Amino acid sequence: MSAANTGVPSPLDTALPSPVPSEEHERCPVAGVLRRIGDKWTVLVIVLLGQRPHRFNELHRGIEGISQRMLTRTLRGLEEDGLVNREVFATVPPSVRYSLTPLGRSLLSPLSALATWAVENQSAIAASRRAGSVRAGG
Amino acid sequence: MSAANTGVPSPLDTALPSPVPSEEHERCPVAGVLRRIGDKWTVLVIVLLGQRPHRFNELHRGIEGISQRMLTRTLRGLEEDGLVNREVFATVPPSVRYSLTPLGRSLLSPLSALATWAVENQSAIAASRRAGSVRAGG
DNA sequence: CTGTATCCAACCAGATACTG
DNA sequence: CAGTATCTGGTTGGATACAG
Repeated sequence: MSAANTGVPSPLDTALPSPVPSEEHERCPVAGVLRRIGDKWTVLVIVLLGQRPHRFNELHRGIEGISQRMLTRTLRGLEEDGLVNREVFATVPPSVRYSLTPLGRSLLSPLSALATWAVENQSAIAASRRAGSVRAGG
Repeated sequence: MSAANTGVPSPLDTALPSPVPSEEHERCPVAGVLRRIGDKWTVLVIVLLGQRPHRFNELHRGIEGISQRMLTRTLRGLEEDGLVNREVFATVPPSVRYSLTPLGRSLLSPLSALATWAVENQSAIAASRRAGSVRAGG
């Protein structure tokens, strides 16, 4: 009962100003962000980098299950959006340090809010999912 | 500068307790939520239902671009997770009313936080993306 | 009005092999 | 250590036709 129809304007309302066609997801910044961080690995990388900078193989080992290819793609995507910084050191062997940019760090707060919600309600969701029939009477 | 390594434990930390294999995304509730609402339409539906209950075709017209199939799938998924309530009225013609459950409404707050971030930073992201080269020197 | 069924294209993601 | 290239399977999403 916080962001519902209490009369207060919500930033969520920017999602649907009107049923205008839209050429992109310009109509809904939230949807854009969700699509960006809603893939399989991105949020894991962000969280890990939110703790401290990591090297490539540190991330690779830390995430467990991600392939080199997907880690690279994920990092490139984050870098392109200015959320992650990439520093190459010409050492032997070479090393690359990934860290969150200020923009990336600023995402941690809203992400944390979502994490809190997820932790508190995951059991409710799981229970509802197990109920299966999706019907009231049960 | 809020959920970073300031010493305070963050709910985001539940994402990576340790590099344990994990059979599912139990290891990271956030990732699970993001995957759920990170698809193309879910957040749009949630936002719309956050304003008020809607009928099927109201949503269909309101979202503009979604197909019947995807709207149904999206609603079914949300219903199965207990985020959306579905009420069938045996009128002529038949009508169905969709609304957010308390659980669904509780998601609006963290979603709103993310929306605020998205609105404030979408231009920065777009700029960084246009920069293209992804290099510091620029 | 509110869906379901089928078919199909595009993208995502994993395995593997190879490179500097 | 830090990637890239290629191939392939699975999933997502859209068009269309059909049904209660």
